[in-house]
Parts: sequence; structure tokens; C-alpha cells
Amino acid sequence: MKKKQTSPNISKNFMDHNHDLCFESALKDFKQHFIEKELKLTPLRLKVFQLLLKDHRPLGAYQILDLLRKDGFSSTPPIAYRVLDFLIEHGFVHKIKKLNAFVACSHPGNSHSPTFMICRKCEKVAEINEKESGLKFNKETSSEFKIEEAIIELIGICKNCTKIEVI
Amino acid sequence: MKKKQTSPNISKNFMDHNHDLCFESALKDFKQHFIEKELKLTPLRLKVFQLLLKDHRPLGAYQILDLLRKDGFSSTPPIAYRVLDFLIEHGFVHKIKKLNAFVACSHPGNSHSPTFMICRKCEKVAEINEKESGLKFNKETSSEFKIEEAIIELIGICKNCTKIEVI
DNA sequence: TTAGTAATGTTATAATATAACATTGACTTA
DNA sequence: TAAGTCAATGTTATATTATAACATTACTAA
Ligand SMILES: [Zn+2]
Ligand SMILES: [Zn+2]
Ligand SMILES: [Zn+2]
Ligand SMILES: [Zn+2]
Repeated sequence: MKKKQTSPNISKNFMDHNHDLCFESALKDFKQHFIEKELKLTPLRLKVFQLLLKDHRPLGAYQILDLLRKDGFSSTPPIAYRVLDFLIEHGFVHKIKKLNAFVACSHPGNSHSPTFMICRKCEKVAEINEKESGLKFNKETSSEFKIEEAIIELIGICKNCTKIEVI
Repeated sequence: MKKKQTSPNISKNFMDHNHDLCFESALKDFKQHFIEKELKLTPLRLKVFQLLLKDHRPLGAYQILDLLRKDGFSSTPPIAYRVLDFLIEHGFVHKIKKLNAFVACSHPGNSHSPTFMICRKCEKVAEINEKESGLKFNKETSSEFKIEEAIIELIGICKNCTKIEVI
């Protein structure tokens, strides 16, 4: 008998988890997509993506520039914005409008319309897909308006921070 | 027998409509809320709201400043941002993150979590409420994350621009 | 009155983002 | 191999969006 599939843990980013594994797995995926899509994986692109994988917290462009500087990269604004544009265009990174900041995508490779949960306490972010969010627009809306892009950002308190709050 | 209620026309802002009526009605509502909430309706606050009511297109803070200047108001950045903050705080105005711009609220007075449809062609915006959008989050998401605020902005093509496109 | 306060005015600067052009280095191909 | 091409990165300057800090005004309340 097939084991019952548990629902995916959408809160993983907020909770303790083996982040080394998490990091390495995302990085492997990232590299694989570069190969499959025949994109050029430069040191700068790799570095910026690694920075964004650090701890599920978004980074602003100027934070990224500071970190690049420390690693000996050039660090004028266009450097960061160009690499971010590239990574966004190819689906590796998203911008969080609420924060004017950037996160590594959790489902890279496929074009998709992400929903974000943003914890205002720990400042971590988790990306969830349409199935996980259960988010649906009704028929009338679709007939009234042809949706091409949806920005959905949920701001609140994550499971972990709720747990801590209660005590 | 009561006449059957037709569904609210969520596309009104995008279509031809009696905008003088639309404008005056919104303005009357606005003034009424100031009275009910005992807020001070200053010339500046009134002017900024009127500017935002002009044509269902969002205005940037610096556009608003230009328009204020033409009307003899002071027009340094804090003037606009302070009035906008006030109007947002009291539910008369929303900020569209996608555009870094501001729109008059369509359901002023009540605290609510608006969804915006943004037409990338005519650049008009319509605000829809939860019922109209049919937008719902599933139970699991709620238990995993306590949502306090939701930013939802749908970018696409409105009914009117679709009609024009087809020809 | 005068002291308090909300609103507006003013100056300066912070934070975010892009335009325009120069240089580098890898790859092509004559 | 030398010249040409092009994507990536480097550099300088500037645009756009937003806030901090303090001054003035004008109404209100002892
Ligand atoms: Zn992780
Ligand atoms: Zn949290
Ligand atoms: Zn109207
Ligand atoms: Zn349109």
C-alpha cells in the first residue's frame, strides 16, 4: 500500500531545518538549470545567488553590493541590478515589492506566479505556489480582466514566531 | 417583487462611464467620512484627493507635487508624502506597489484588504474587494501563517483594451 | 496671554534604480 | 593569427522615490 503523502511543509523556511542541505540542493538545481538552458554561469551570478540562499531573508540591492565588495567584486549599483535582472528574467530570483528586496526562487526553472509569505518579525520569506496557497480568482474576474502577472505578498507572523510569541 | 441584483460591474473604471457623477459621488463620500470620523479636511487634503479622483489612473508622489505647484500649493516632497500617509492611514487612498503610485480608494472608510487590477495598456486601475475577486486562501495556509496584510496586484489587460485590441 | 498642538513649510539627505558609455575577454571566422 | 563580434562586467553620472529634522503657522485650550 502506498504511503499517504503528507502535505508539503510550506513553513519550512521559517522553522529550524537542515539548511546546509537546503542550500546545497538549491545550488545544485541552479547549476543544473544553467546547463539545461545553456546559460553562462559566471562567478558574479553564482555569488549573488549564493548570497540570496543564505538564510531565507531577502536582500536589498545595496546589501548585495556591500557583500560583493567584501568578496572583491566590483560593487557599483548597475552590477547588482544587472545580475538581479538576469536572474529574475530566467526565473532564479524574485523581487519582493513590499521590501524592495530580492529572494532566491524556490521553484526555479519554470515560469510561475509566486505568492510570498513575509514574516514581519523574523523577516524571513517563504514562496508558495498556487496549489499550496489555495488561491484562486473567480470566473467573472477572469472574463473582466486578462491577468498576465499577479503580485501576491502576504505579510504577517510565521508559525515559528507565533510559537515564540505565545510562551 | 424585488428586482434581481446584477453583479457589481468591476470593470467600470476601465469603461466609459459618467465620470462626473463618479467623481462627485466619491468626493461626497470622502467629505462625509471626514465629518463622521471628526477629521480635519484641509485644502491640501481635499486637493490631493481630488487629483487622485481624476481618471482612475494612479499618480506618483512627484506627479502630485507638480500638480500641487500649479495650484499654488507648496510642493516639496514631504508635503505630498505626509498627506498621502494621512489619507492612506484613514483608508482614503492606497499605494500601488507595482507602480510606486497612489490611487483613491473605492470603498473608503472601512479597513479592508484591496485587490487591484492594473491595465498595462491604458494604465487605469480598479480596486476590487474579496467577494468580487473570489480570492480565498486555504485553511492550511492560515494555520501556517497569520496573515495581517495582503498585497494583491493583478497586472494585465482590461476589458476595454481587449475590445480595442481585437477590432 | 500663553502654552500646546496639528498642519504645513523648508532644507537636506537617504534609499532605490537606471542611463550611457568604456573595457574586458571569450569566441568566431576571414 | 588577426580582426571582428558580442556578452559580461566596469565606471561615471544621474534619475526616481522617500524620509529625517527642524521651522513656522494658525487654531485651541487652559
Ligand atoms: Zn533553508
Ligand atoms: Zn517569523
Ligand atoms: Zn470614474
Ligand atoms: Zn486598459
